[in-house]
Parts: sequence; structure tokens; C-alpha cells
Amino acid sequence: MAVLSRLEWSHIEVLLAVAELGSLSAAARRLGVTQPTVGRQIGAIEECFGVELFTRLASGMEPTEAAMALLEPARAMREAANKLELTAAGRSETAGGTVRVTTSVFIAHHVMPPVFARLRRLAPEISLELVASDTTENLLFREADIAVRMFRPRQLDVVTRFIGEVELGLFGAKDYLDRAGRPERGDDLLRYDFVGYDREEQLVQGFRQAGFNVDREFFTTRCDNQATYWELVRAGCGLGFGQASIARADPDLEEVPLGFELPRLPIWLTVPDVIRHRPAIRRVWAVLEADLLAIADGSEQR
Amino acid sequence: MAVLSRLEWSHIEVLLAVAELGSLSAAARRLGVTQPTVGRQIGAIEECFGVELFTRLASGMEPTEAAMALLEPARAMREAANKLELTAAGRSETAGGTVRVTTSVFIAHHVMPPVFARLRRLAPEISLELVASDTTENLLFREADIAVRMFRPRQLDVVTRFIGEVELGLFGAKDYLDRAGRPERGDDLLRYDFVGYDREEQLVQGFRQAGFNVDREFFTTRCDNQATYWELVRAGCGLGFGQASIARADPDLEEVPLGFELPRLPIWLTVPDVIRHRPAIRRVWAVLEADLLAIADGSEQR
DNA sequence: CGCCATCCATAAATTTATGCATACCCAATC
DNA sequence: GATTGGGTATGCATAAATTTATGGATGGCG
Repeated sequence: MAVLSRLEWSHIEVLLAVAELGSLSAAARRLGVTQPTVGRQIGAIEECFGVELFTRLASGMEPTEAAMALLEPARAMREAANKLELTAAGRSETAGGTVRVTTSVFIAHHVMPPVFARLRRLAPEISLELVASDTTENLLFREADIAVRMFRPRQLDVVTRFIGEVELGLFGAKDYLDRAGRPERGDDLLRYDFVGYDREEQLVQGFRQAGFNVDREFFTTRCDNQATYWELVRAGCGLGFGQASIARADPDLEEVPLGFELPRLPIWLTVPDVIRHRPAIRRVWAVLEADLLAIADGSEQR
Repeated sequence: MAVLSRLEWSHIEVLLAVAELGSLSAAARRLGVTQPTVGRQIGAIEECFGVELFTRLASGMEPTEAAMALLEPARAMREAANKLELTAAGRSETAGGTVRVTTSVFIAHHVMPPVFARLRRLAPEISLELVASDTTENLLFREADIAVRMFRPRQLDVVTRFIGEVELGLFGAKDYLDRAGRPERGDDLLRYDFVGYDREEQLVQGFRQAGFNVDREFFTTRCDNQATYWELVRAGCGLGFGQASIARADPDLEEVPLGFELPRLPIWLTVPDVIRHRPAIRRVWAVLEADLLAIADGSEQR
């Protein structure tokens, strides 16, 4: 027996995401679920209303007129939901202490520095420690309190929260590209200079997985400080990898089309079950959550 | 592993219901789910926010200060959701035809007449037929298009929608009670005159189940028209049963405490799967839904 | 003071929804 | 015209939620 259930409020959030992003897959990424799930939920809404809300195109989902009419109240709902969430967050008590955050080396370099800067400003009473490590066991051994991971931890006794995904890209200074020339189709990217990391192996491994046999020395300029790394790229020392959303907004930089696909980085926050209620932990968690949400793709919602 | 998931919008609806009705059970009745479900969802919200939202009393759930602070944005969400639902409903095409609605005899007498009146006014292009019958198979044999039932149908190939519950009560005119005297504790209610139905047996059976051995003649005044029935009660012909929410608002009437509990009437809308997309059906369904929602308990939401 | 109704919390059983893998479609590109 | 990359739809095993069925606790009422 089919049940034509009352429209669930959660479904409206899904409707919004699909309408705004134009595809089930993109909406699924924003919401941290899979594409079939989003598809089925959209189907349920159309079923419930008896109206076609999207026309299925090869390029994605195009909202019909009916769907457009629903957008305004849906956005009003989101606004109210945000307000509610903020109100709730404001009710949690605050207190000092030290919070240790662990992330992969890559995330520590590429994502965390500006986040930590804002965290210092927003919660000066809390001391921070950043543990850059690719070991995943830190939380269990209590070497850190909160982990930012690029996968969903499967351990017991931890609490996780999906944040979103960060899109990476390859960028170079306009200056440099003027000198070295823009890449032609089929061109060999290896002829360019690359800015790399000194101690970190991830970039090297990434290149090797893509079929380019390079070693650490391949990167003609190396630096372990992310802020400096980025300045080296902007100064024209060579091509470098960074967050696409940030780099694209930089007028001095130009995106370089890659021959292969860079993985998107999903972000998961994790905290051990037993300590997550401590006020300082809650506070850091809340700020991390907000900042990372703003960084992750699909954050145009606010 | 525990997942501290993003707050789901549906949960806010639950929060609202519990805060407004003051108990898990009442909220569950309004939402058409069971009490443990509501309890767990409230738990999940508190978990997510890290704040106690309700103090558990024996008499129910009392909202804490934190919960009160969330009420205003939550109501804003509900308002937006209502607007969205109305917008969506307005998008369905309209067309004439005849729609047959079947209900139990009891519902046909007690609930439907004013609903049908409004339905006539709102959709004059649709002819209506009311089939009062306690047989549950009408839909299968296609004797009717839409059924209003006091239970959730379990057949295949039909679509159902929970509406809410109607509370019944025993009432008498102030006039009449002045004459006959108010009942004392332990008093025998049978000494009063009762207004009953002529052809309907449900009231008789109800009395028998409550331990009073009465027959049809016990009802000193009888009438098969619900509107007239009610006027007879208001005129002081005796005590009569009716919708509590309506009767309590009537200054001429007084509620008479009963020695036993009257069952609440849950309301389910049902339509066969294959015809529910026909415009006239959709239209009648939408009006029935709106009207019955307004009648059912817990409708103070609008 | 015991009875009874109402309420919440908890434990098994079942329904429901989700994720994964895969097939398929279309457009752009070489 | 094959290939690649992005999208959507579907079948099935699994995980998650709900229902159902209990028990315990409290307050009203005779």
C-alpha cells in the first residue's frame, strides 16, 4: 500500500538544493547523500504534489515553472532554519581550555590556516593545537580532540558530521603563463615548473597515480608553509594546486586545464563521543563547522 | 558509530508539536506517528544541539527556556511550509466531473456535512456524492472514489494520508441541564434523555460496550440528519454526542462528564492508486484534506 | 488508600529508506 | 564515429528508522 504522506520538511531542503544547483548529483554532494537518494526524494515530492517539478535533461534537472513558484517560500524556510540553528548554538555555554585538532597533512596545508586564524579571533579564550598527521588513530589514542578527515571515519564511539567537498584545481600566475605559454591541447604539462611541498608526499603520489613518474625533485620550488606556498604560485614560480573557489576569485591567477581529474576532497568532522559535550570542544566544533561549510562547495546557500 | 548529523528540518516540526501540545503522545497523535518515535526524535535534537529542550515531568514535557527561544523561528518555518504547500496545491489543474466520497455512517453524520457544504462552495463545477456505509470494500469495487476512514486501510493499490483525530464529547443544553439537574458523581447517566440516531447502531453499540444495556428505544429523540440532530440537542431535547472542539465553543451547551472514555476518531483519507491523478479527484482530495485538518485536533497550528 | 488513566522509557520485530554498483543516455571532442 | 565525461534511472543487499508490545512512575478521584 502506498502512503501519500504529508510533505516532509526535509524534502523541501532537497528541492531547494536541486533547484539551485541544477543537478541531482550536485545537490547530493551538498547534502552529503548519494544521487539516487536525492532522485527518489524528488520523485516523492512530485508524487505528493502531483506536479512535475523538473524536466530531466542530459545536462541535469531544469526546474519547471511550478518548481520556481515554490522557491521563495522554500528559501524563507531555510532562512528560518538558519536562524533557529544560530539561536540554538548561542545557547551552549562557553569555557576556555586547550583543544587539539588533527587533520591530514594535506588539509592542514591547504585548508586549515585561515580557519585557525578566524578561530583564534572568534574564540581567543581557547588554546589551539594543530596536529598534522596522516595517521587515522589519533582520536582513539587521544592525541587530538577533533579530527578533520577526508573520509568518513568508521570507528565506534566517535561522532561525525559531513561538511561538504572542496574542489581543487591547478593554477598559475598570469605573469608566469605569459612567459611559459598557455598549454595547448595534448600538451605535456610536465614541461612547466611546479611548486611543491618539501616533506609532503601526497602531490608526488597523485602525479604517479595519474601516470606521471615524478619524484620530489620534480617540483622546482618547494615550501611547507601553505600561505607561503600560495604566494610562490602567485609570484610566478610555477604552477600549483589550491582550492578552486578561492583561486578563481584571484585576478592574478589563471586556471590550467588538467589532463586528468583531481579528486574532490570530502570533509568530515569527527569527535570522540565522550568529550564532545565539553564546552570548549563544542565551541571549536561549531566554528570549524561554520568555516568549513563556507569553504566547501555548495556553500552559496547563505 | 554515532553520527552527529545536520539538524533535519523534519525534526523542527516535531519540536514545535511537542512544545505546543506539551506531551510526546499528543504530538505523536497530531503528526500521525507513535509516541516512541517522537521521543527519540526529540532526543536526537537535544543531542544535536547539546541543550536540554524539555524537562520530563509525569504530566508531560515542559519546554525549557532554550526551547522557547527556538519557537519563533520554528513557527516561521511552519508558516513558510504552509505557504509552499498552498502554492503547490494551486498548481494542480481543475476540471469538472462527479466524485463519490464514502465514509462510515458515523463520520457521515458527525463530520462530513459542513465539509461538503464548503466543498460545494469551493468547487461548484464538481458534482458530489456521499456514500455512507460501514463496508470497507467500496474503493475496491469502485463504488466510491475517495474514502474517509477511521482506520488506516491496509489494502494494496490505494494511497492514504493521515489527517488527525477528532475528539468526541457528550453535551447538553444549559436549559435542559437546568431542568434535569447536573449529574453528581456516581450519578446514573441513564436517567437523562438522550438524542440518538434512527437507523444507525453505532451509538447503541457504544453504550453496550461501556456496560449499559440499552436498545434503540432508549434514545427518546431520534433523527438521522446530523445538522438537525445537533439542533435537537441545542434545543434541550436531551444529551447528545458531538465534536468536542465545536461543541465547547457553543455558549448554549455544556459538556457532561462521562463515566467512560469516548474513543478518539483518527481520520485517514484514501484514494485508489489508479485514479488519484484525475484533476477532479485531486481537487476534492485537496479540499477534504484542508477541511478535515482544520477539524481534527491539533489544528491550532494555523 | 487503592484504582485507573496518562505519561515516558525501553526492547524486539518489521517496515522503510539508504548506499552501492551498474546500466544507460546525451553532448562535446578528437 | 568512437571516446570521454557528466548526467539520470534501477536492482539489490544492508543499515536505519518506525511500529508494536511492554514496564515503571506519577497524579487525579472515588
